Amino acid sequence: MTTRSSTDAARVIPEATVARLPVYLRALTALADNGIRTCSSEDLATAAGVNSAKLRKDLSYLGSYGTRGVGYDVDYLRYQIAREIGVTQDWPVVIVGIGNLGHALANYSGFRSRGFRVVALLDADESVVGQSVAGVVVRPFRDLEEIVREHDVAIGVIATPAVAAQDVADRMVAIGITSILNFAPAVVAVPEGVDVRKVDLSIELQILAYHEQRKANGADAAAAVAVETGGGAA
Amino acid sequence: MTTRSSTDAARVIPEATVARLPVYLRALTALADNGIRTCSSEDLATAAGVNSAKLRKDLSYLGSYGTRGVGYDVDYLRYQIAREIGVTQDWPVVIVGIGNLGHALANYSGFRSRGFRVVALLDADESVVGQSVAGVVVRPFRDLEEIVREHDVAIGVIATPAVAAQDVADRMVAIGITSILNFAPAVVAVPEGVDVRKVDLSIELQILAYHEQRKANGADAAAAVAVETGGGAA
DNA sequence: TAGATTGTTAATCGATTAACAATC
DNA sequence: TAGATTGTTAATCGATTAACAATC
Repeated sequence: MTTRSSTDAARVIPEATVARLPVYLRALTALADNGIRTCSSEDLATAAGVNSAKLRKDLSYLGSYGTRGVGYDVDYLRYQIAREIGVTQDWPVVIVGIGNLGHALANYSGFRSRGFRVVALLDADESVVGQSVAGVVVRPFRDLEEIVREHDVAIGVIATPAVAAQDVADRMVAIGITSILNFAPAVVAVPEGVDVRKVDLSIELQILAYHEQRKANGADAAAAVAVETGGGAA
Repeated sequence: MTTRSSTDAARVIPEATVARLPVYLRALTALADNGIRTCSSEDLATAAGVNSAKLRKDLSYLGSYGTRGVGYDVDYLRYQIAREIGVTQDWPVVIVGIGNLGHALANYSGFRSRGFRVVALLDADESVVGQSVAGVVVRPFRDLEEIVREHDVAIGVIATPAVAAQDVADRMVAIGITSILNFAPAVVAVPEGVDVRKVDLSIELQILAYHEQRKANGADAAAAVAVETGGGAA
């Protein structure tokens, strides 16, 4: 049985911090790959793309893993963050929906090296079943329960068309999956206790478009002011 | 020249709201597809997966597009949100890096219907150049500047390996692209005024893993307490 | 008019940041 | 010891939420 030390009970890590821990982990791995053994909060913050005050505040929720006047031991901090996230062991994952995106996900080498193991690819379409993708044979969706039980899968990835997403999520939840990463462009409803994270390509682009449009309007507005006041570039 | 009405100047839409507008837009489209002409904030909130107070607060930043006692006209609200985001016209987009993910992105039909048009696929690898993907011939990366100028591209998508991401971003910025969607598992640094959004598959999975681990620990802790106190399921 | 639902207020909550005492 | 850098404090900022007056 897993036990937690008495100090763990006090730790409540803010959600915003949790979302940045994997970013720090990746930055530390990059530093280690470059042969860097020690880094300051400033170094790591730069590598992770945040400011150093935020980084130190985030790390303070995990414990005191640095040395004042010196900085952080890269490997030690990396291990502590990996342990906190829970990726010191591999998590078995199933991917449902082996279309273009499912293919790309199945072939993504980053899963394996970052704490995940794709144990099965599933598709409801019989013409896809039996194909070999990334060295794994696609199995029929109806095998989900058997696979989840066999490998004790807790995390499911949905890469189906939007219309199928809710049905797939319902089935996953019924079988005991409690974490879902949803790539389908649809909102899926799940019961309390199940986590869903959503990745949506066109939503990300639309957020960029909004800011892009404001930049264009801002430039126009500035130009208009320049014309009105007779001003111009220096 | 684009002009803005005097009321627009007062509008500063919070970033959290901006990120949800595309979700509302998608939910409204789904309602319209189901033949629904009018909806309450409660209806739309459910479809979008948020609570109705948040939805009304978000919409209030755009203006007063509802009718008290009645609700919102689906098509009208949809148009107003699309206009606010800036997706009533198409945005030309280039995708750089036509590996597995680039293929999937090129084939993603959701771009076209949601305000984006993929005008070019680029890759630095000569063995990929010339291939036809989603009906578009892949061109060499060095053609980026020509394509950006020809189509007035403002948004670039990076789907290259991590090592190439910063170089591609630098080139995009040098040529005048001011919004970047980065799928490469690397932090890219850009100057002030350039927006970068990052989509990272393994980071999303790691966030799920963290919560999954806590669920497991929580269950263990509860079980331990049950054992200690002699308690059990009712 | 009565019922329904919006748009807004105000309170609460959570996240960010600068500054600095602690300490290596 | 002197210099460097962490871990923490406290102030600020932004986001969420419930409640309800406005009004269709």
